[in-house]
Amino acid sequence: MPSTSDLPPPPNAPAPAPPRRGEARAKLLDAAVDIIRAQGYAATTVDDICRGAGLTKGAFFHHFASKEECAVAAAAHFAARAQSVFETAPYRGAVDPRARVLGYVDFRKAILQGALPQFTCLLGTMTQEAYQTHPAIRAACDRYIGEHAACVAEDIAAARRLYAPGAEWTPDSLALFTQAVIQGAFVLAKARHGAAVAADCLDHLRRYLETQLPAGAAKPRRKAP
Amino acid sequence: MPSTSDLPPPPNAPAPAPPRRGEARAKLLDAAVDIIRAQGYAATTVDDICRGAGLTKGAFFHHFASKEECAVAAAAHFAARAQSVFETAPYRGAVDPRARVLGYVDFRKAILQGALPQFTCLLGTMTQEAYQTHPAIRAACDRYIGEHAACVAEDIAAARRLYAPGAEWTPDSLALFTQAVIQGAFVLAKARHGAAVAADCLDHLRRYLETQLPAGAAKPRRKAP
DNA sequence: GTGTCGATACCAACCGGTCGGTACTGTGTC
DNA sequence: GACACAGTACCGACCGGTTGGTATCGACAC
Repeated sequence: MPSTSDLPPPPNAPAPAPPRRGEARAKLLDAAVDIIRAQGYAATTVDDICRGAGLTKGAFFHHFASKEECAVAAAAHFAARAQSVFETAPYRGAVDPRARVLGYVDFRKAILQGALPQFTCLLGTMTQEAYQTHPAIRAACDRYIGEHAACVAEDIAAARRLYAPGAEWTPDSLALFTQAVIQGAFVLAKARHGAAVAADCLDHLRRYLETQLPAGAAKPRRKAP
Repeated sequence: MPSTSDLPPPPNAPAPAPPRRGEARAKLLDAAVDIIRAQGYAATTVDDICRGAGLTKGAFFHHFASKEECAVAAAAHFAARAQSVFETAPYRGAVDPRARVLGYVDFRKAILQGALPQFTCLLGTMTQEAYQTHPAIRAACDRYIGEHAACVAEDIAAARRLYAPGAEWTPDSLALFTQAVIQGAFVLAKARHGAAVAADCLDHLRRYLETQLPAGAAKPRRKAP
């Protein structure tokens, strides 16, 4: 997949793109996230990432000691970007924790847009192929998946207190389940080359969460459709 | 670790000590399944597979035109082995389709034994890294995941007729959801380096299936009131 | 100058795939 | 049953291109 920055600059370009000075690392990380999501970690070469970032190997190995270190940094970069997306998502404004939990699923469904590599998860992708051979990558993916799950678990815990105080499950366990569904939905979407199956999975996940946090069990009341 | 003799040997095999002459292909496929599940497709070299099978590159390229063709054959090999496992599993004997659906989840939970590469899914692993770069592998994984889901969907359809005739979901959609949970559970298990989280996910899946196929709702069979 | 940052040139190891060759097996022929 | 012959199964050295990583140097900022 040729990137758009392959094109040579126009002959009359006065300043060949003033490369701002501290930008290279971020560009490399952005490129790494995109390309690894599309091709996987092992199949992605350092040159691929450099080409995607419009830089050279000199820059790459100036910022990262190795390809593996770049992958770990890319996991952190991806997680940070994701966190800011979810932190500012509209569903976060709901007062009712149950609404936030269901809103999370709706939001995840809403962002199943564009091409597959644009909405699938770098962490799940790298985990699958590096979990045994690259411990540092595995640990990074585990950590950031866990941190995201912990955010979901907070809302679930609050909702549980209000709507299902006697539930059999723990908030952490249910939060991890939501992540499993999401990761699995991505796998199926990749296999089928389409996001529709992932949306269906999120519908099932929402239905499960609705039954486990029954709306009638607390003060808010909800009508059946 | 290298399960060279997984196949049940014939009871009265003449068993000449030297490796029998038509065995190489099966050994290569067994090795490919094992190693790709542990390392991923791209990180697995042809030499790795040959070493795992105790053979040489000459043998490999005698049986497969390319590494990719071997991966496609390995997917088929893996799917065939899995199919025979599930076909003969005890839960298949249940008369009640609901019991078969729940028994399927219990069985999947029961086989979360041993090291991670031994129970995770080759199809999901290869899909994640090859879905864009190796169309033939993607298609094979899609096909075999779909065929397995279709088997699950049969039981779900029968259970739905009896226990949830008015359910919102289709059997196919719910069957795919079970596969998503399983694939996602594998991803989390790999990230955490342990199968416990996968078992938790299967508990949630079972709970969802129980609520969607309510046991008390069994309609009188055959005769309508 | 000194340190940061990136480019260019280069290397040794490795990888998928090729190729000429060998060993074994089955078959038709006498 | 000996033999020639053909086809299949397998071996392992080898090749060209690629890969992660290194060495060196120039350009700019302070």
